[in-house]
Amino acid sequence: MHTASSMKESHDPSQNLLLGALPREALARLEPALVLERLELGTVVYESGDVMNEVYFPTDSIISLLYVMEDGRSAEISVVGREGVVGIALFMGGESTPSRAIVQSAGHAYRLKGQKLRAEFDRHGAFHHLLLRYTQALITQMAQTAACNRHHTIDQQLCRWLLLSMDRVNGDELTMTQELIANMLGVRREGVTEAASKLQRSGVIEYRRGHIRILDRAELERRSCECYAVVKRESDRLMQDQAVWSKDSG
Amino acid sequence: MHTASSMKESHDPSQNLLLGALPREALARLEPALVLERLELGTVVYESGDVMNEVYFPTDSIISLLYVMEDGRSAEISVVGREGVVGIALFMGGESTPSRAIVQSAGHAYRLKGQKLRAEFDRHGAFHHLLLRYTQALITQMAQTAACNRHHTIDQQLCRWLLLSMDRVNGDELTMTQELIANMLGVRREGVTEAASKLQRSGVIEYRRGHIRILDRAELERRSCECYAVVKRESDRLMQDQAVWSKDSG
DNA sequence: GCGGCCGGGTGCGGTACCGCACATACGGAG
DNA sequence: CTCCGTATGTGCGGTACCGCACCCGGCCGC
Repeated sequence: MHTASSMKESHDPSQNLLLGALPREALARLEPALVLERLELGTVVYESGDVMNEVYFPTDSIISLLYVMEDGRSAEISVVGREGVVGIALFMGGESTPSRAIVQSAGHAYRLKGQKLRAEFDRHGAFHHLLLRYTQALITQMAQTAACNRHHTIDQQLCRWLLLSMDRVNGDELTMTQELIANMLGVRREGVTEAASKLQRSGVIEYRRGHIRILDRAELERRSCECYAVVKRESDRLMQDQAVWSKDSG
Repeated sequence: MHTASSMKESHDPSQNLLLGALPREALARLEPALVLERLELGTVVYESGDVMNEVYFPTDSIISLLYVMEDGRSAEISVVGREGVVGIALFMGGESTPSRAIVQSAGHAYRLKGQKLRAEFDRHGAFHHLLLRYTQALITQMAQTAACNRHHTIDQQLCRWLLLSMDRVNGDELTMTQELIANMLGVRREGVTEAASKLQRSGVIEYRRGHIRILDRAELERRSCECYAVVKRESDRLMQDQAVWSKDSG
C-alpha cells in the first residue's frame, strides 16, 4: 500500500502528452497500432547502432538516452518521459543513433511500429508538426547538457537531474540507486553519495537504499544550476501551442 | 598573396553540400532566393532567443553554435560548415533556440529567407528529407560533445576540434586565436596554450599569432578522442545516400 | 624604425573530481 | 531472527583544470 501501483490502474494513450495533443482523427488512426507495454528498470530499449523498428511513447516510465564511450564510461544526454517519444531517428530518417536508450524508472509506454509511425508522419499534419517541435525541445536539452557537463558541479547537476526526473513521475518519490545516478551523470558513485548526503542533511531530500523522496522542491530548484530552468522554459514554449494545432486537420 | 582569397573566386550554391545534393528542379526553385554573403570572423549570426528570419548555408565559412551561460562562460555545442545549414529551428518549428551562432572562420554563406525555406520544406520532397537527416547528424554531434565534455582531456578535445575545423575549410591552415578556441571548448586560454604547444613541439601542428597549420593529420587523429571519428562516421552514414534522393522528384 | 597592443608562455596556489580501498548498515530471503 | 548481498559512507593520494598575475615578443600602424 506504499505505492499506487498495487492498485488497479487505468491506461490511456493520451497520458502521453504528445499523443494527448493529437486531434481525435489522428489519434484514432494510430490507436489500433499502439501497444501498451510494461518497462522494467534497467531494460535496454535500443542499443547504440541498432536499427530501430518501433518507437515508444512513455506514460509513467522514464527512459534515458545514454552515450557509452569506448572505455565504458557513460553520460546521459537526455531524458524522456510522458512529454516525449523515444526513437526520433525513425522519423528523422536515420533509423539508428549511436546512443543507448535505457529505462531509468519503471513504468509503462505505448509501442508503435515504425511503419505505422511513418505512415502518420508522412501525412504532414499535426503529428508531423508535433514530433518536429518535440525534437527541437530534445535538441535544447542535449545542448544544455553539453554545457552543463562542462561548467557545473556535481551538486548542481544532481539537483538538476532530480528535478528533471521528478517532472516525469507521479508523486514525490524516485526509485533508483546512487550508483545508477552516477552512471547517468557520468561521475563517480562516491561523488553522488556526497552530494546526496549534503541534500539530506539540509532536509531537501530523504533517501534510503534505492529510494529518494523530495522534501523541499523549491530549495532543490535554488541549488540547481540554471540548466533545469532553461530546459523547462524552452520545452514549455515549444510545446504550449499544441492546442492550436489540435483543432486543425490531423 | 598569402591567401587565395585575394584572387578572383567563383561561388556557387552547390558548394554547400546540402544544396548540392538537391535535385535540379528543387535547387532551381531556391536559387533566385539565395543571397551570397560574406561572413567575417566573430560575427554573431543569431543571438540566443532571437526570432530567426533566415537560414545560412555556408560554403567556405564555419559557424559555431555556442551556449552562453548566465555567468558568461560558454561551450560550443556543434559546428556547421559546407556540409550543413544554420537555423534548423526555422523548419523544426521553434523559430528560435537558446544558443548563439557565431562565425568561427571567415568566409561565405548563402542566405535564404525563412518564408522561402518553409515553402520548399513543405513540399515534402528531397529538401525536407535532406534537412531532417542533416538535423539528425547535428544531434549526434551535440550528443557526442556532451559526453566528450564530461570525459575527455583538453589535449584530446583540442585535436578533435582542429579536425572538425579542418574538414570544413580549404587548405591546411586555420585563422584563429587560442583565446577563441578556449571559448569554444569552454576552457581557459592557458589550457589551450599548453595543449597546443605540446602539439607544436611534437611537430603535429605549427602556429604563430592567430594562424594554425596542420602538419601531421594522421597523428592528430591518433591523439584525438574517439569523438571525432564517431561523429564523422555517423555523419557520412546519414548523408551518403543523398544521391539516391537526388534522382527522385524534388 | 618604433611604440603599443594583443596573442601567447609560464608559474603558483587552490579545488573539484578521480580511482581505489575498505568500513558500515539496511532490508529482503530463508 | 539471522544472514548476506548490496547500497551507502569515508578516507587518501593523485591529477586535471581553474583563476590570477605577470612576462615576453611578434606584428601592425604610424
